[in-house]
Amino acid sequence: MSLRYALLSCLNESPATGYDLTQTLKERMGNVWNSSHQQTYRELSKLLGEACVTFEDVHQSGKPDAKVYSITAQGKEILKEWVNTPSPRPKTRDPLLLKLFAGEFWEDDNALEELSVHRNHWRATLEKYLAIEARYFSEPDGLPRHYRLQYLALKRGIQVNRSWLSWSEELMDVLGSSTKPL
Amino acid sequence: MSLRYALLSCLNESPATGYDLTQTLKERMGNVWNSSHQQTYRELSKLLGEACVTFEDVHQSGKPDAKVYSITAQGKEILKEWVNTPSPRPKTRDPLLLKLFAGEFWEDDNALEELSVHRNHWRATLEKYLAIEARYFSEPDGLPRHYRLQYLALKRGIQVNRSWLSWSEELMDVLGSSTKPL
DNA sequence: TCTCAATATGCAACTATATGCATACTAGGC
DNA sequence: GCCTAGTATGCATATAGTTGCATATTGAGA
Repeated sequence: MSLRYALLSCLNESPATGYDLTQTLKERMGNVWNSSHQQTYRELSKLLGEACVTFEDVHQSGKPDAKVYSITAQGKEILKEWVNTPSPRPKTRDPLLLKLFAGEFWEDDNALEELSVHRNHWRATLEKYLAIEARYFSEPDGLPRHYRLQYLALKRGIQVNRSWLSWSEELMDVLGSSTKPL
Repeated sequence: MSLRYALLSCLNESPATGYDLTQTLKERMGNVWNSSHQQTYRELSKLLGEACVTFEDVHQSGKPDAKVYSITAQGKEILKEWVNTPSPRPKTRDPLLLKLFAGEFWEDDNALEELSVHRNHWRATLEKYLAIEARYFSEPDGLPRHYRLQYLALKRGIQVNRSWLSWSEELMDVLGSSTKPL
């Protein structure tokens, strides 16, 4: 149950609405923690009940009212406690890899089509992260610890997407080699 | 809900008990699909109800009775259907990366200690996979498609663990650099 | 004017997964 | 003779996450 800590980490950087938080988790922190807006709002209510966040109603012209949430001292406290407690590694569950174990039933056409969708996704994500890197981390040497750590999370995202892309090329070769000769 | 397809894929290779299946998911398929034994047994009951598997009671001397499950034609049918239907990519949720976003609160000592546990895990897993590779895939050229696909799943596991190890070295440098000067 | 997309919020029901507990048998070490 | 580890099975409860639905405002475009 780390969603709450993801939200608190974001709020620790700056106040935000539930909507903002959902966007951040999907975009900048896409390779770190994901949640739907429904989950985000539910968790925010809980955090509010535990006095880990507060909110302020903000009237906006041109948009419906927004609840802007901020982290409280109590929130920082439980975030700090969580960060300094070891977390178990998440268990891998990947349907794509699983399909390789039932590869006997997987038809090349379907496999290649599915792969191409995934590859587009990996390519787009990689480019997104590279753009963030170019924009914010072009000179990483002088960065304070705080940002160097965030940069490492980004680098991990870059590494992961690159490795999926190169791995999937190998997979395409295997899938292609049985159809090509025909 | 791909657990059932993980179980069916295993049973498609050979009949097995719930215990065997749990072991396989933890070991050989550790980087593909994980489940607890409780989950495995529950899913097996469901699959039994849907006639996707059958079982045979096997009396063993020296061990309690075992239910050895096998896949049915019906089971192969739904497995085939699933394999040929595109799956969405799983959403990333990684507490370790999340901690980097709250890095301000993370004390170097705690961070390095947690990392060292993870690194031992990655090293052990990598060696396990390399051993499987050496044993079963030392000559990958002549392999039939079926095994080449399984080999790719293994290669992915090797790649992932290697990249965690190299990535975490960078993280250790960042964490170490603030304590070293003292 | 009507519809669509984006912003902004949230409930309810359902599914999936995790956690804690429970049982039973055997081999082997102390 | 007792305890532990490994094999083998399973239920009950709790938590986390998904999916479907619902609402409201505004600006832009057809």
